Amino acid sequence: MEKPEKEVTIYDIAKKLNISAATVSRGLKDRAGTNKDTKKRILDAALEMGYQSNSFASNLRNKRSNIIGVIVPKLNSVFMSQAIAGIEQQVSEANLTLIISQSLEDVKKEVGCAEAMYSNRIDGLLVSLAYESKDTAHFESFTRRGTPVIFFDRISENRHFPGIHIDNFKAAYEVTTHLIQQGCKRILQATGNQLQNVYADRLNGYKQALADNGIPYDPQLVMVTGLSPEDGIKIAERILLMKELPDGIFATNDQCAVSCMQVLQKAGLKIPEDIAFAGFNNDPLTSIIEPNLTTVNYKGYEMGQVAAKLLIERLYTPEKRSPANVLLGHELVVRESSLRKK
Amino acid sequence: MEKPEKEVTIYDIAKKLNISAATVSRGLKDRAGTNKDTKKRILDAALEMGYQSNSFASNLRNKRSNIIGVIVPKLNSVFMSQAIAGIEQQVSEANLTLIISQSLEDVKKEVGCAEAMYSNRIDGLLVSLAYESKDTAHFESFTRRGTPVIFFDRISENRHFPGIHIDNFKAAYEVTTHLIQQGCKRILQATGNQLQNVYADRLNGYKQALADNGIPYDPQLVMVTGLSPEDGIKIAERILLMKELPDGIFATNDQCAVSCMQVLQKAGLKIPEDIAFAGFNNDPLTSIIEPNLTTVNYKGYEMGQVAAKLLIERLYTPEKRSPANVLLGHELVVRESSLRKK
DNA sequence: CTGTTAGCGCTTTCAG
DNA sequence: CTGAAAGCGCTAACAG
Repeated sequence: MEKPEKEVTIYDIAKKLNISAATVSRGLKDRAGTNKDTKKRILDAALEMGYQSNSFASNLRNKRSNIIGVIVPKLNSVFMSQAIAGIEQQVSEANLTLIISQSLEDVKKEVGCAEAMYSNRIDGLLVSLAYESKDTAHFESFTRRGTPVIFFDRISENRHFPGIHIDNFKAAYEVTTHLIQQGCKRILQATGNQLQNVYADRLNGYKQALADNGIPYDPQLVMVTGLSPEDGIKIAERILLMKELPDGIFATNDQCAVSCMQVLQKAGLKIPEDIAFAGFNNDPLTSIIEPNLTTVNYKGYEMGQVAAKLLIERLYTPEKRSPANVLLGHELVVRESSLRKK
Repeated sequence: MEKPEKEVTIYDIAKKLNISAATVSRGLKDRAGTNKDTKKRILDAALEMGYQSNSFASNLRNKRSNIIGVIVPKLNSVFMSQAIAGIEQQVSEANLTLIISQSLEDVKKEVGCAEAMYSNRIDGLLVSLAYESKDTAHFESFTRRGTPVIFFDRISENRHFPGIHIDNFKAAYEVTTHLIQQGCKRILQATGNQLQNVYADRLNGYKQALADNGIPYDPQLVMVTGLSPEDGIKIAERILLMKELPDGIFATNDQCAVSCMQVLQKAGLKIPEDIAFAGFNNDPLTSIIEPNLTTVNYKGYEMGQVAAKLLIERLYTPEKRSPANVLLGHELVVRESSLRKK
């Protein structure tokens, strides 16, 4: 009873209506020059017979897949799931298909994902790079074929590809300046892999703010980790062992900041009195934890939408456009964790 | 300079090596019966010429896409992003491609997603239903074609399709019983659309626990909403207007529970003394909020993996197997929000 | 072990 | 406005 029935093709429709497959093909699209009447008959028959166009055949013929690929380091992070939701929204609105894979922060896997996407003949690619991805040679093949590739958040330094990102330097500069204004003189930054633009920029913004305020930069006060909640705990433990405690902590990721802060609180430190705190991302956690965490708001959903929109635009107007980066806004969200009432 | 170069096909390789395309095709796979030597020459040439198999052509020929489709209500929820990460992990391990779309809780969009998936000739489909999806007729076409469809979390009542889920009835029964044991006598349940198995089962589990403990069921104490954080606020406002306050609140979603709890706390109520609280899902928020929220732990990543694994299994062994539901474990996580020290 | 042939389902000239 | 025919790139018989 469950035999994989024969597919309904345009030939079946053609036969039934005693017309040619070519006409059916035309009728199903809005091709110029098709009798209104036959068109209606075709559409009716298609509906009745349960016809569904075979996208392989049509893609093969058209050399166009209508598929957008996305490669991200990790699907299950607050930021990424927001970004992907934004991408999906745009892609489905444009009647395109979305294929997704994750590199799990592994460069080898990233290369594999790219190859799979290439075989799938995607029409465009959105990428947020894995931790250690410096080289972007594995995306050059797309360019050679004329397939647009756009990076977002974790972008490529290769100016050949456009990237959507926020001004991480400026955001970090603002956070650090704010902490200094609250009286902090010994600010620790917990950040991530310096191969990534986002973390390198955040470190530089921090350094610049220190310099501009006459505070010497102390490399001892920079901790580079994976920024996971577990890393936050480790960072707190290391801090508790320091001879001289910092009076401000700027963790470039909220989840890491929150777990770090909790350990320090349990150890008896008062936030923000003993140590002022700031994170990055405006994770929902930040407005639940006590005291609420100062952070940088940075809309993933919107970034996904913008990236997808730009990509889709290039799909339809492939005329050579100089690749340019797009800078999205961000905002410093000041909350109690860094506010020292004077 | 960026002309979309001609694709390299097996014919190009064949011509170069003076052999037939069929041999090249065989050589590229591990088809039985191919000269080791020619195979090596083929692989070398392919690599050198930058050949990438065209999956449309091969899919068209094979009537097999190696694509798994996923339709979920919303990509950007903690649970869903976990589940999707688990699915992706399994799918990519099996060397399949994943296409994803979201129904945004809209039945019409869900139908559209299903049609798009159908056109894309996916080999298997994973679905978590939209809020109002009762009817699953739009998935019957897959069955007719022999494409396996498996539901997860928000499953179908149609026993024709297998579903992966947890025992929502039992979990709710446990939560409610726990609240009763803590001395609650007037427990409010905030839950979601009763068309969905997950929420209907949670309500039934709650009712059963009341009955088993001799507490009369009061329909006034059941509030059905979308369970968003905003809904949590509204629920709190409605509670504050009640003549007689509940002494326990069981919200079937953590985010909703958290925002509800915050409003009540701001109104001066003590948790758990005045009102004991429990949520559902074990969202990271629950162990940040004060007091920590009692909840039900329920692993999205694992559910995604199990669903994908089962689907992939059926792909390769399409022999008729009676569809059966798979029940995954859950655990009651008791925290301070419901613990009344006696 | 390898070549020939046919065709998956669709689109698109080119003629009518 | 419609039909005939060719071909996108690959693979599975079927012969050799």
